Amino acid sequence: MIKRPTIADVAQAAGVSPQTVSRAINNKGEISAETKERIMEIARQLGFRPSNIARSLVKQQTTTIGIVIPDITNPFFSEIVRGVEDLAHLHSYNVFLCNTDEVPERELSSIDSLLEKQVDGVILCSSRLEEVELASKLKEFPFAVLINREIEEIPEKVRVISFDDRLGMCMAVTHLVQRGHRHIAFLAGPERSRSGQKRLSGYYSCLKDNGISIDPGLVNFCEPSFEGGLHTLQKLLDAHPEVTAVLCYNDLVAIGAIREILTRNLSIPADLSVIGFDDIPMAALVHPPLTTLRMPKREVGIIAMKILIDLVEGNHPTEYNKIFLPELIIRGSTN
Amino acid sequence: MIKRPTIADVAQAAGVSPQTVSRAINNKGEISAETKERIMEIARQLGFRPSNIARSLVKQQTTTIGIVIPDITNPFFSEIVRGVEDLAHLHSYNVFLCNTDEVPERELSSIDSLLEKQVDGVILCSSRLEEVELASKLKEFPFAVLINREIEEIPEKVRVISFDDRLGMCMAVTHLVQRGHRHIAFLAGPERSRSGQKRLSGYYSCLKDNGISIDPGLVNFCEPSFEGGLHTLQKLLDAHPEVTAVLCYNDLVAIGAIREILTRNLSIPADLSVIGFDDIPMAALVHPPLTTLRMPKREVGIIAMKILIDLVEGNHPTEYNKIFLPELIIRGSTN
DNA sequence: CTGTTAGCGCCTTCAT
DNA sequence: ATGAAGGCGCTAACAG
Repeated sequence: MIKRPTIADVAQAAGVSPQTVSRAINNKGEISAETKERIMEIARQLGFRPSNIARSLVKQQTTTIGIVIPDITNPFFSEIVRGVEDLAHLHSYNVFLCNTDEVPERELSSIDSLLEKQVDGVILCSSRLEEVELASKLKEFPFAVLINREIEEIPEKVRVISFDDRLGMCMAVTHLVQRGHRHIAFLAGPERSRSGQKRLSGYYSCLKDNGISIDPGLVNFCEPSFEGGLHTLQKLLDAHPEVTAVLCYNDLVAIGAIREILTRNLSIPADLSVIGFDDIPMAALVHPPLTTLRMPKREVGIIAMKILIDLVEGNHPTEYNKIFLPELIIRGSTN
Repeated sequence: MIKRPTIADVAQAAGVSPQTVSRAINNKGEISAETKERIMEIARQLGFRPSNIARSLVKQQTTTIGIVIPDITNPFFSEIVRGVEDLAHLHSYNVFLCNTDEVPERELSSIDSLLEKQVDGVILCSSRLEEVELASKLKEFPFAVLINREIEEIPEKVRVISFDDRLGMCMAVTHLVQRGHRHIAFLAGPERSRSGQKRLSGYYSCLKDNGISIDPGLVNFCEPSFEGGLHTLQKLLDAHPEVTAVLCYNDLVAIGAIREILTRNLSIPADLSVIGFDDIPMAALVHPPLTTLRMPKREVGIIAMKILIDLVEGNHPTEYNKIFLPELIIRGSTN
């Protein structure tokens, strides 16, 4: 490979000092328009590109951020990442992407690599780190935004963005109760999932608020997948044929539930209503189209990045520890 | 923020020279085991982290690569990216993610930012740049891998990975012909899509090989979306009721086609067979489950990254300009 | 408006 | 086995 030209090469070719070239390429005012023109032209001819690496070393700023998520193939996270990258690109930041598969070791090593790369900030989604470990890593970053993960003490340079899972669940329950449902099952996802726990608590409290007696047998934990929804509903319906509506931990579980219901030659929503969570693209395309709670995923990504940029660039972030509200999208799977 | 400790700080605390610390953290042999131990312990206490920025400036290597794709929310690309990041992480590389939305200006500015960040290499997916522009940018990277995009002259430091779209289409056509279909429609996707063109040419040549007369009216271009499939098939079926099978540009188009067919109270596959392309996760979950051509997306990502690492690290890459073959996944939408 | 000096944190090279 | 000098490409700070 041919060595890329440096600022010094341009300077020599233009017969000026390196500093003058620096001023030209950085649009600093203190330079005559014509020398600047001339230098830029020479730089172009030489194919000069400023080295962000060298610049970063001096400024101790990399215009780079990291985003850490469980899995980019999960549409929930890819939407968030898209929002993040859109705003990053608009502000000339670059984004390091790290997948963790919810494996704490991989999350830790990814975080360490971002630290060594000296990112200006990091966005952590659904972190599975323990409280102490998380707090300790957070300290090492200049700034951080947490999405979908609470911590006990929020350091000054950290912001937290979350979804109001309890409210979302309550909107779903209310929707069903208003339509006359009294036996509402809940396929609750993995038992240790934090958002699952919040949704479960919303389920219980909202049923209570509506004066509906609680039957713990109507709640089943399950894998957060199509198969998880299908198999778990199978067992649940066998044991509880009185059920007329099924709430689901996420859309994939809901789509599995739909399949199980149709397999039994029951009809949706006439015999059984189904509600999902997340509003992934698939939700609108299955048959019947799925009523679900839309989480504003891309918006969350955009806001997270906006906050991070404000933090990095020393502006006063307008947004603090935002809580996003889900929106009930009523489609064909509920009556 | 507290200034992070440098190699010099550790050196001072340990009463040795910076160089010795460097040797310790880099596992160079020329250092006694005990001083190394001692230095590492002190480094740990101080919370020292090597600066990859400074290191990159010296070595002119960043252990960073870039991947440029149209849209991370498209499951086709998120799978590829996942494969790339998995292998990158395994080899301690970090990955810059850039979305282009197929807008050449955004692709160009993303590429420029990667160049300034001095990535060790880049992976370009489905690039929409013109031949000349692409060739010119490619020259600036140390190494590059192209996925799903041909170029006329392949520079020495560039590798090309593609999918055999023609073969895939031929597998689909043959599958249908063997089952007795003679009137096979093709919802061909956007007219300017390169993979669409390859599939179309496969469609024509394979029909010909099977001695089936070609009716250009059975080919309709369409948006590569659910709605595109639905609306285009609507028009096509109105004009050509003799059709008994529908090939689709991708799975989304196929799922739209399925919806249109079911809306007409026709049954699948009894009245009409449908085949998609890509095998996105949704394909297996719709009803009926979609017969489709699986592209080994994650594997492609892994291989692309493997080749890139080999290139960067000066190994002789075992793989050259690989062509991946699709696999026909037969499910319920064909008889 | 332009140039000079120094240093960002680390590694390469050569000495000791 | 350890240390000293120099430089990677750039910009901040100061001088002129």
